[in-house]
Amino acid sequence: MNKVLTSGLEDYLEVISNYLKKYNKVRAIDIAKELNVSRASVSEALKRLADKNLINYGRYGAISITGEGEKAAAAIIEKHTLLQKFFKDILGLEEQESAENACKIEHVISENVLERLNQFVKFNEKNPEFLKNFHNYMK
Amino acid sequence: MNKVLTSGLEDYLEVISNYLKKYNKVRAIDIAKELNVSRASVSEALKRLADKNLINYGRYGAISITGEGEKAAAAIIEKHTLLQKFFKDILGLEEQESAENACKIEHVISENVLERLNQFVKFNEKNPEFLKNFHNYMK
DNA sequence: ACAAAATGTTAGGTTTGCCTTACATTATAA
DNA sequence: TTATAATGTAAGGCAAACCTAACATTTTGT
Repeated sequence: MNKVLTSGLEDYLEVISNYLKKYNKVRAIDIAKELNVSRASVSEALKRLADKNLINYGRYGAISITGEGEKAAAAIIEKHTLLQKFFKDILGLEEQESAENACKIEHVISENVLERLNQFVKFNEKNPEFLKNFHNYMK
Repeated sequence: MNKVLTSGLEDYLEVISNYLKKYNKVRAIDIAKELNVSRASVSEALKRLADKNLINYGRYGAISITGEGEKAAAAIIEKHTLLQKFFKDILGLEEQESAENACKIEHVISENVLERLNQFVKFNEKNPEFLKNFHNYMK
């Protein structure tokens, strides 16, 4: 059983984790709507995630996330959050566009880039002068 | 015939365009080596690219790129170049890591993010003081 | 409580992209 | 120039993701 997650499975896991945090439960149809896929596709993805021990679920059972699954989800969500922040706060893009790009890039960005980006964002928070100038320059 | 390129086909097209610019010719095996895939996979990809009128080629014929293909390739390469520059010059990452990340992100980033990133890089070139401080801060 | 609606699963397909193996063609070098 | 090496293609397979349609189960509303 291969533990490496495809972009697709990462998306499923991310949605599951976020949904559970918000509502304490998640159904296949919620995931289907969130990801714009069919219920059947969700069923298949859940099987694959369960195979990898990232979620627990059985026929018609409630979906829960395992410790391992939560760890994997947290890593993805961390990437997402940072990227979205970068696009919105540094580049000054809209919420929606920032989120969409974060959603795609989170699956392919390396740890080193992530870390540097993190430092970059932090440095800008400590030294806001430059960013102010950049945002003025763009107007 | 669908004109939208998958990440995979974008990679093939990019390699073809770059190779043609450098050497004025490109063979299936060059592409195979560059992308770490089999010659057979390249054969298939070339068929798909030709179907979409992005390249010209026939059985055992030389591969050339169409105007449309060159336009598509240029768009991808532009993204690649800018992203790589950002990772290397702004975030201060190594050449190799910058290239690898650019290679993946170029397929998913939106036009707006690209444009903003471009402005951001340009602004930094005009105002190098901030970046100097950031790079010092990271040491 | 039970029919209707909602949700979940299965079966059977499709497409993309990759592979290996075997064969076809072209290039090369003795 | 011709055998060998290099390269290109075709055939047949596989896996990931997606789909629709049909069926199973659960939930809901009266």
